[in-house]
Amino acid sequence: MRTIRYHEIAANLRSRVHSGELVSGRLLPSEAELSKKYKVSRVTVRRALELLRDEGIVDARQGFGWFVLGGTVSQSLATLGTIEDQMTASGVRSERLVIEYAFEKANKQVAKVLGVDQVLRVRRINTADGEPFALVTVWCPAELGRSLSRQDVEQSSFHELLDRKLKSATQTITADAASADEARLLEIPLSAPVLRCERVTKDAGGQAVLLAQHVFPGHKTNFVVELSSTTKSIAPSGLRLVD
Amino acid sequence: MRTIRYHEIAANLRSRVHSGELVSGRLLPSEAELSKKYKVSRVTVRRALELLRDEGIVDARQGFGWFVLGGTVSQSLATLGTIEDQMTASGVRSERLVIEYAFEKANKQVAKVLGVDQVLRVRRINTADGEPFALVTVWCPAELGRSLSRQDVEQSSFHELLDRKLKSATQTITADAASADEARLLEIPLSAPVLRCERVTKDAGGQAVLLAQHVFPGHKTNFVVELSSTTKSIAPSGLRLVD
DNA sequence: GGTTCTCACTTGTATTACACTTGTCTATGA
DNA sequence: TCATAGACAAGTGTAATACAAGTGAGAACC
Repeated sequence: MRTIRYHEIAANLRSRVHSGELVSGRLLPSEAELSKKYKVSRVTVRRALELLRDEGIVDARQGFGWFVLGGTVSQSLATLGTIEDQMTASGVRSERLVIEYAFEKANKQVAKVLGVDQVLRVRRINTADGEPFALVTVWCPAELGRSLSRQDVEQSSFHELLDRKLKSATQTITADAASADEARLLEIPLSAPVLRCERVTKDAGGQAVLLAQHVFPGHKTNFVVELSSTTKSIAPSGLRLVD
Repeated sequence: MRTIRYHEIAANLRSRVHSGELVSGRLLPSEAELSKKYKVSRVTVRRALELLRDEGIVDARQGFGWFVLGGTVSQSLATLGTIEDQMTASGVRSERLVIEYAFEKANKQVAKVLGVDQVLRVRRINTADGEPFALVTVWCPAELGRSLSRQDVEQSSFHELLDRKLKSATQTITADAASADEARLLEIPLSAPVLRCERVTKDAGGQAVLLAQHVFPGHKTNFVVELSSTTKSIAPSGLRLVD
């Protein structure tokens, strides 16, 4: 009976992953090693691995290796990432209005964070029930941004568009006075207190892929952090509208 | 099994920090020494340290060295509760100055949160290197407060004094303009932007036992939320001084 | 005593080099 | 169509090295 080798190998690897032998985050043996072990060519091993990649079980980075994906990740980040989702979830009619969309040279600070020179900068206003409640500026490496049309950005969040790449995020929150630009766009007085959140999102390789700055009018918004000693998982945190 | 050296080293250092071998505020060995000790290049040591810096565990000053930041701590609540601890940990001389200490009738809002009528209200100013950086007001049911003298409150944090009872906390962060009182006490201009954090701490039974309001000058402070899928350790979140 | 200078030591940053990995392509059989 | 073999491009982790720049402490000076 003739069977297809790479399906066999894929099945074998799949069971090894599911059995827990290959834990999430762990590196798989290199293609060369697997090829030697199963006594097949590297191409065949690759076919098997690509099959698993399509299933979302493993992923690879060039020059690094194949590794097992953990299931929880994208979800925990998803809850984090989409501030506008939280709005719609709480019954507020939320809209996105893209006011700027430009490929340009990154300024020094942005260049340092993202590690690239050319970036796509998108500026949006988010409205809740017609009133602006957030001014969002997102910087993204131009290379990644090319595949995103202005319409894409208008309709979906960056976290949706770049979904599978995102891995971790650091968010800093601080209070500041609204700049002239911000005051005008958010329809608040000049120098009114605003909540300024800056988030750096990184991919699996630790490379920063997204720099986002959210500016919220202080009197309208609240950042909530829930901390429970029982749950070790990342505390769910989110933005909340205040009345 | 293939592992990546700098992840190994980072894990090693992380555990040494958590075990208390490397106390908070302490200087780590220099990169050169670590490089010799682990028999890897300085670059590799750096990458490990930078990993830890991203996690908020350590930080470095050029020409000075790497030092442990604060509250590694197995109790996730401890890291949360003791903002002043984080200050001392990062090498800042932090002092507590109690300016008000009174048993009184709770106002409507406080009464609703704590579910009691009589409360102990304590107001403190926290200083960092002599300058005020936080104005803290704590409300606590009078019943619990009776066992706490003014001196207790001055010397220790509420989280230390009520330690074992605390179980979970909800923290809301918002931007606001400084009131006259706050501006005077924090030595900032009237209506300057401040970060206002309100935390409700509950005990094991779900009963609210502490209501705390922290007010930070916006230009001096930063709230950092780290969300990482790779680190199993407690997501370090905390307040960070900015320069 | 107080100020400035110097020097050892630290981190920050940039190179080059090398081994090893995945990504991709072509050619050859079964 | 499937598998093999080989070759090359490109990315990654580590090493070794060099230099810039900040820090702290003590020496030297006024």
